Amino acid sequence: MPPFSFKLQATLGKARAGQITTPHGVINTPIFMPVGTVASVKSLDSNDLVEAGADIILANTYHLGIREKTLKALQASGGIHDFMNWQRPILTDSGGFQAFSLGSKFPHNTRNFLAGITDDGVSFRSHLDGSEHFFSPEYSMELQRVIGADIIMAFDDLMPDATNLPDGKTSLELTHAWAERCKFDWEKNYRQSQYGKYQALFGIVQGALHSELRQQSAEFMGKLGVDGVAVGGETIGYNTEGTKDVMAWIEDILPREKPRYGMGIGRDLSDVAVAASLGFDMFDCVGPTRLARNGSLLVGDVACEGESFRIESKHPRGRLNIGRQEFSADTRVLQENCDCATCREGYTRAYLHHLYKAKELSYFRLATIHNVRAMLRVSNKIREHILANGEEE
RNA sequence: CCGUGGGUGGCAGAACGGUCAUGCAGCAGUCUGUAAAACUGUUUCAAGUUGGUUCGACUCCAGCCCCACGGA
Repeated sequence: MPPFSFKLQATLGKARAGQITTPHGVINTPIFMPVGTVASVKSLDSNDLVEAGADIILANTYHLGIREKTLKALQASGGIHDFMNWQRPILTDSGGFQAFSLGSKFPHNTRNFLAGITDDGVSFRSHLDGSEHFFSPEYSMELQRVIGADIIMAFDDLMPDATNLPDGKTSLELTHAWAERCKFDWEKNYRQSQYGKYQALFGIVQGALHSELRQQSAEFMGKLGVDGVAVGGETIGYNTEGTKDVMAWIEDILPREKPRYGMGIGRDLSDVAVAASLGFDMFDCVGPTRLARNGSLLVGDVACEGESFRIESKHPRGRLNIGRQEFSADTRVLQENCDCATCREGYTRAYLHHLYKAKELSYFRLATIHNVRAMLRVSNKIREHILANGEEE
């Protein structure tokens, strides 16, 4: 069996159902990937994640990389899977997003206050202690080999949507050059982690809202010779219409036989429907876990008809804000017929409201379990629908 | 009973002879490849009490009530 493979099983319109095989098991797509930045999907343990049906989770190279002791312990454990006691697939982001997200918090000196970008890489100031760190494509790859995920990401330069065409070209050239350097480094190290396991490398399509840049980038990443192609950028996962536009520009250019990863898509249930219908096989977002902690519970389900996946919910945007007064006396189960552990065990809205208002720790787990399962259930249902009604490959 | 200090919104706690304290709570909203158990907005509710001075008093004055500490 190959260490990494993608099998496209069926298509329905642009939507795809497939199967990714990795050294740590199989991923059925389309799938939502819960985010566990610091080797933890906040408030959940591995049992919770297995129970919720998570085939794969994310971790972040920047957050683990700037914690030297953590990294050493992780290394001594034989890699992230054993370190966090999660034996299913893991994907690590390269740290490229942090140059964007850390820098953009400071509009006075956008992108350069905490993050300084040169051709060689990005210098970060740690958000933990202010210490300086430098990430080059090679260093990101090295860290990702130490972490030991099944899928690793190329180090990219995420340009803001507002980037003009000349600056966009410069940024895209950087992303492409860095992707080549990542690939070179990856091959030099036999495409393996420090622990001898195969690591799939994905390239990232950038180009902001310039169709010619996006197409050029899709062409480049499609031919780079890596295992999968991701689509990133400020708009992706943030602006649904923009995400649709970008995908429409590049959809025909992306190789059919490689997995397509929409970076940052999946804030709530409707995003699952959007991501799947656009043909993304994998997508991730901090939304569901963060929304859970902040009181927004994803209550709804998907109705699949033909090529349309529609989210049905009694609540605005499919979100039930559990902190609202109206739920203080609502003794119904959070969501009728929900198959998450929280709902199956019968936890009521009134009780979850109470836990949330009282800032009880158990709230975070119960709420996160529900949101993660809701995302995965919708992903699974769409997959089943594509397999049952789509064209077999 | 004497002395001293003090009574400000649901709670905590400032300033000021005239204009928004503020925080928490409450109520609602927002969440990008996680600097997020975070952030944003916001209603009502004040001056222990009775009088007085003043154009105007939460603020100054007096009586009464209450609280804290010390003393008998």
